[in-house]
Amino acid sequence: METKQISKAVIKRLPRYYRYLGELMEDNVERISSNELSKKMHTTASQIRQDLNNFGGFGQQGYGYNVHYLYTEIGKILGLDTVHPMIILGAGNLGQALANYVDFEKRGFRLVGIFDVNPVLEGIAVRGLEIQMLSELPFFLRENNVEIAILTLPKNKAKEMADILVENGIKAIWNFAHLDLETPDDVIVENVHLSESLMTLSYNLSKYRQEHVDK
Amino acid sequence: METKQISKAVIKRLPRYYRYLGELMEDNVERISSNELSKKMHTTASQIRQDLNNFGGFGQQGYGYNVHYLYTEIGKILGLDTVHPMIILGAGNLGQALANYVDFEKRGFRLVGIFDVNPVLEGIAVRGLEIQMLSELPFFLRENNVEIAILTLPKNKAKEMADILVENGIKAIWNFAHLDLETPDDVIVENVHLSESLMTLSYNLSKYRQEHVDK
DNA sequence: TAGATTGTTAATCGATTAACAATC
DNA sequence: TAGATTGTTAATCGATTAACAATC
Repeated sequence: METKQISKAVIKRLPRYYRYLGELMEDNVERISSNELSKKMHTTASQIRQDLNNFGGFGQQGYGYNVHYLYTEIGKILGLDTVHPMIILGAGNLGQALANYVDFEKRGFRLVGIFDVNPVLEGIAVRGLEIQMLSELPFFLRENNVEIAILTLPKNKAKEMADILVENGIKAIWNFAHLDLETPDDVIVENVHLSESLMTLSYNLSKYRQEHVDK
Repeated sequence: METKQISKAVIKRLPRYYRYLGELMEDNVERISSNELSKKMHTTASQIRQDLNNFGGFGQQGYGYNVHYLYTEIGKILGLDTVHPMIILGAGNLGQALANYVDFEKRGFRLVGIFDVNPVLEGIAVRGLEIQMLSELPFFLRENNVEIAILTLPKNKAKEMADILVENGIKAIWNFAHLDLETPDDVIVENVHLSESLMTLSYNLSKYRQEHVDK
């Protein structure tokens, strides 16, 4: 299968295009030019055209882009036209918060299981799913079709569970634990390191303070 | 105040260095060379040295870097040596999850208030703080020193509250709402767009499937 | 047809990697 | 001193922006 390599930077921007196009649809905007869109998004028209042309020609000279069409096409590129069964490992605050994210379901991300180590939580329903014990995970994975595992466990538990997930054929992990998972090349890991995001904010705040010494 | 411009890419990497150095300290490692560290972190020694030298010379020829010293210095650069009072706007699942993140407190991020619109939540304690009504926010901001506001409200409410935050002098917003806030230049916004992260994962999964057509 | 705007090539800019002299 | 490894300059690579011919 041929693969024109598309840069990570481009891919990170796709969901944002998707979001803006969705909003345009809500506002009943039918067509938009790269120039208009670039102004809305605070980017350049050139970048938008370059980005999109990685995936094909979605526009029309003299017209621009049809909002609905482009939205649908980007959706397909992002894989939002198929259902993705997911499980959550870690039914703490964060796990439960993610379980209750209505938006995900809308985009084809379907929660099919939620697990924890804490026996106190066993059987408690979250979004219609009873929390199961992590010990049942390997069995569950064999019996059910699961695509994405969401890891909201503490560090050491997360490391251990990642191995079990890989052994049982999981190919995509959304990792919220504060460590870099060591997984085979064919396993896709997307990290959300919240504390690192907060530190970036803190850096920018400190820098700003230094530049505008306010004392 | 002079400002040697440091690229965003470098800054995004700092918290990761900080994390690895912290782990090295836990393992009682006293010194490390850029080469050793690069192997652990799956990056290049050159990049590590370049990154660090944006902020000063923290190493020593023939020796490498003192782990504890470098850890402390990066901590200072990230502003982790001072206390940052924070408030959470939105006491839903995500807001409560963030409130309970113990790690933040450890790094100087101190939660001083938590707010919501829902009257049902009023007075309920989260991590020792009683949930207050958002209507009390302007008063609270005038009476208390708050640095960072964490926005975990739904889209439209978030937009409205961002304006109130700005009006009351908040200079840093950690935004979890699914929109790009329009704020003045002197207000720092760090976005965490969870659904966009998940879409990136979905894209990579779909791409992988296409490349290894398994049917 | 004329005007608008894309798709795409070329130019520029920035970030990463390589190399090496300085120095502990 | 010799060996190791930094700090820093130079070379390469990749991503963004500009320009423009193609075309709706």
